[in-house]
Amino acid sequence: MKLPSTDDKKITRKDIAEMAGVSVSVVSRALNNSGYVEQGKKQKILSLAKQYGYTPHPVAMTLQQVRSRQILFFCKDMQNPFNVDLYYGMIEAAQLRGYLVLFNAAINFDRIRDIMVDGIILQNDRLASIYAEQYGKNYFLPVVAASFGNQEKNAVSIPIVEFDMYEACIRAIEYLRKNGHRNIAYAGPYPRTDNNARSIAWQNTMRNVFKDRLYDYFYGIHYSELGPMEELKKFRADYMNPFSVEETYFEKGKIAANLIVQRNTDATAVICFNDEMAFGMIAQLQRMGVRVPDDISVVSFDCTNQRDAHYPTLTDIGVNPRYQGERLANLLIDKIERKKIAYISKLPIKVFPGDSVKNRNALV
Amino acid sequence: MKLPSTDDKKITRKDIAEMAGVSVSVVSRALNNSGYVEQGKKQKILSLAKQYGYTPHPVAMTLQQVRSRQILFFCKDMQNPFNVDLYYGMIEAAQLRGYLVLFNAAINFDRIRDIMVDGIILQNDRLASIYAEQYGKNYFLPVVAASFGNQEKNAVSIPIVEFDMYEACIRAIEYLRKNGHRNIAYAGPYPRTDNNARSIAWQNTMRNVFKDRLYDYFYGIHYSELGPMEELKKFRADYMNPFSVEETYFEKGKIAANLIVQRNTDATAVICFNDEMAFGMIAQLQRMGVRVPDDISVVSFDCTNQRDAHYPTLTDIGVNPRYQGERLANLLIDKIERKKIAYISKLPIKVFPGDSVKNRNALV
DNA sequence: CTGAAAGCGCTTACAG
DNA sequence: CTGAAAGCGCTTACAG
Repeated sequence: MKLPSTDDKKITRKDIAEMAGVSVSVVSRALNNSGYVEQGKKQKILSLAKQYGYTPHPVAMTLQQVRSRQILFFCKDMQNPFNVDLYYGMIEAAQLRGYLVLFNAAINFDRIRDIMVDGIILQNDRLASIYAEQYGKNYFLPVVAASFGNQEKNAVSIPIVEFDMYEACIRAIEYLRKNGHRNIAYAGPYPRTDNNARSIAWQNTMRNVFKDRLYDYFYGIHYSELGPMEELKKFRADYMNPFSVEETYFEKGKIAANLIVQRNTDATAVICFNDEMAFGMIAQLQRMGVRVPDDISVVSFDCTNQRDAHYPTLTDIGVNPRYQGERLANLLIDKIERKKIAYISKLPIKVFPGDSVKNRNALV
Repeated sequence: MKLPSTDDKKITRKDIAEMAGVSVSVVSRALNNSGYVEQGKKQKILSLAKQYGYTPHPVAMTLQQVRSRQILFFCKDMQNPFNVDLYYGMIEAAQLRGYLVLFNAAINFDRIRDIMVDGIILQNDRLASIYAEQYGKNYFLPVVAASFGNQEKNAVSIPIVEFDMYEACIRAIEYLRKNGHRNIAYAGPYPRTDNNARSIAWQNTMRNVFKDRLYDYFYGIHYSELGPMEELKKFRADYMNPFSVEETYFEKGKIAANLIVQRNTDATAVICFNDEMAFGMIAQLQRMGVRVPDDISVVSFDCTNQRDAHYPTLTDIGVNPRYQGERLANLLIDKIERKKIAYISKLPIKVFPGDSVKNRNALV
């Protein structure tokens, strides 16, 4: 007997029907366990299917049934452990509802509509806004997005599950103040002209403390040497397209560390954009002999699974990213299944204490 | 005019044909830019398509064309930065050949055949072996796998791109010896009875040095207190199913660090299973006041993108994971497109020096 | 209990 | 240059 190989054609219900001497309808009913089939025939069909290693053709089934029970997480940065956590949260929630979560990190949106899924989860506000702009007119595929509290004009309103970074940053400042810190700096990967909620919250709050020296304490990584207008122009050119730049937060953390040392800051604490950037920053500070938290305290956002694979363990302000992932998956599946949904839901924000903040109250 | 909404049916080529007063064939030709269509009609069709935001139905196209030009990377552990790097390598290579790489980390294989792709890349030897066992009989979907030099009986021979960890471990020992180390320990996540190439290479090489004290220097994390036979039995029960255990290499690294301190080792260096485990181990050693590399040197495998987001920067023996990813994608696409392929290809292994190894030769 | 038929949305060779 | 027809692999209501 010739064994099947890659060169053979895949076996179909029609082939089995011929071998069993019945019609495809009967084969379908037998295989799907639906409708009537004579016992003997059913046995025969099942054993033929097994013998020839029949597997259904998912594309045909999807076309026929209109649903694939698969959803997509579109997110270009899987280096960031926060996104990995989001993804695992989605997988778990979706599995409970019979859905599979595919992931794609392609360089751009070009082929996102080619992926055969019932709906899409976008990783952030900006992607949501671009997606809406690009596809808003033919908006049939259900879409939801993770949000981080950044202002983006969405042509069409995409439902979001929000981790409000403005509030989180306020909480970070409060936490540091409670621990006796007054001069609190900020390190982020974007220029101060960006509409990032974290950066805006810090500027709004710390302007009172630093006055016109505010930006001496702002470690915005891009183009920090340019004036604000120039900075904005350059920024738009290469950043507004979120596909153009690969996010290397580690690198940006290193640059922030270098700036901190160069400027010989009198800040006792830095709020860092996210865990990934904080890891890069702390490692680089340590390389230069700066001790965390003894010389400078660090707080960051996200609370990723990698917090305690670093020393010292980061103090984080965050949500549980897995929970955000679960919420997103359920929101999307609800939308797909035409259930009632809330367009905006906010996640509770918590402080996750680590070892990267020094309590200065103890210092008499 | 009523705007389209999620509740409307998606517009099809048939709808456009009706509006334009032509047949679907003409619409197809116009949209696909193939065959003859009268200029005026073509214009009309294109503008109708635009107006109504027509997008082709990917499922129907795939069914008709037999190819989706999408491939799948199946890998359950995206926490491991090595796999993330593999994935990015695949994306780049695939993009050049017009393919999209989807990713899935589902809990098991159950629905892997439902995903509508032209082929699958499996993340390691064991997955390859299980996949072959489970689906070997109906082997129509092209499959390739990343290999790490571990012995697994593959019922059907799946083409591999290999990072030979046996050789890598020998290289690690050589490197450490060149740097004046003699007592070289090993820390891995699996018991010594596992067929892991790294562990076997270390045992084969270091047995001469440690003699019957060999296992005092083996920080195999599972069941280390059990005898080898008991260990093997328990191990099989919960590990042989690679879906049953979530790989928490960070945690295992922590446990290894605790064992190192507990046993008060006289090893001057540890070879660690992979970067992720090394990160967890080093952080924990630092928490307990052990200095790396001053008190103990560390070498690991993989060479992931996160090496220098930690202090000290890891010394790695590795391949370029992005390159391995590229090779895998190209291998799979070659197979899909029925080109000639090599069933086994080995990657060149290199030493990537960091700051985690002390040169003891300098110590007179 | 069974099978012919229509249909999911698309493509493409072929007769006009 | 055009359109009816067959087909990709499956499902399901319906007449027997």
